[in-house]
Amino acid sequence: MPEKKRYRIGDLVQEFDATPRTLRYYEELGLLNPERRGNQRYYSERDRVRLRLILRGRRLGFSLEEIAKMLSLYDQDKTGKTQIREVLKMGEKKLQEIEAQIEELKALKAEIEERAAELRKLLEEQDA
Amino acid sequence: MPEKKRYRIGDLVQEFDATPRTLRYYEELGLLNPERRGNQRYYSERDRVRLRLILRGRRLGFSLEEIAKMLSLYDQDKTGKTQIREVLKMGEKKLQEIEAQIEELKALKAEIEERAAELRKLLEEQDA
DNA sequence: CTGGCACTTGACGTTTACGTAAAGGTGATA
DNA sequence: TATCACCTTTACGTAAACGTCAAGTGCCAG
Repeated sequence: MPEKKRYRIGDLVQEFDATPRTLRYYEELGLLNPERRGNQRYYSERDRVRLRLILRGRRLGFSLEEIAKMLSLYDQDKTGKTQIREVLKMGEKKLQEIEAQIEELKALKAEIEERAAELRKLLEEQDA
Repeated sequence: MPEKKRYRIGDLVQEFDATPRTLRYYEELGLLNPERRGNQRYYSERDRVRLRLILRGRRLGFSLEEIAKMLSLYDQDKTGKTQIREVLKMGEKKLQEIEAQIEELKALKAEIEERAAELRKLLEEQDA
């Protein structure tokens, strides 16, 4: 039996520097499924993992809808092989997008570096 | 004299797969400064370069406000050395953010690849 | 001169991703 | 038992980044 640790909303809020509203919103969208004791939310380790991926995705500019698709890789209710294969296919697509995004970031980086070099040169010339 | 080519809004819209509204909005924010002949817009090569960077930034999840800062690297009205140094400093900061983002993308990529591998294993087991 | 197409300026609408009260429930602790 | 921090739902508000009309302008081909 792996530990069945539960987290309260404030715990995750602190750990990930988020807000309660955000977590509740993600739940509303079905991205998180905390257990309820009374009317209080108790998040599982699985929720925590998903939250980490969600927030990472957000920082990288993905929409919650896109992130939802990525998370379907982690859904356990995959009944048949067809289902799994579909999810895998989508995952491959997302991976390609991510790779493309890395390339674009490198291009942006190069562009900015080049421009910075020009500016530094301009600075030196002004010293004359 | 470098060529002084001008582009109409439709040209850039086509080239970059954007909409006129988007270009006008960027102008409203001061990100683009097309010349006016009558009330028609004529974009310079410089506008075109800036537009490319803006759209690239958007695809990568940067806000227009952040992009505006990056574009300040390309503003030519930098009067003094202090100005230039400031802009350069900001550029360095942005570069660091970009590098961090690349690292996070790699992490996300690894995460998804790992999960995909698990799913493929699950598929094979079902073949038994 | 007349289509017709590309362009213009408002101005209100929309989506996403939450923020922000208001009003109240819960549970460990003094 | 009262207090206090932490939690809850409901609901309206908001910022960013455009979308989407409506109504008019500029200009070239026929």
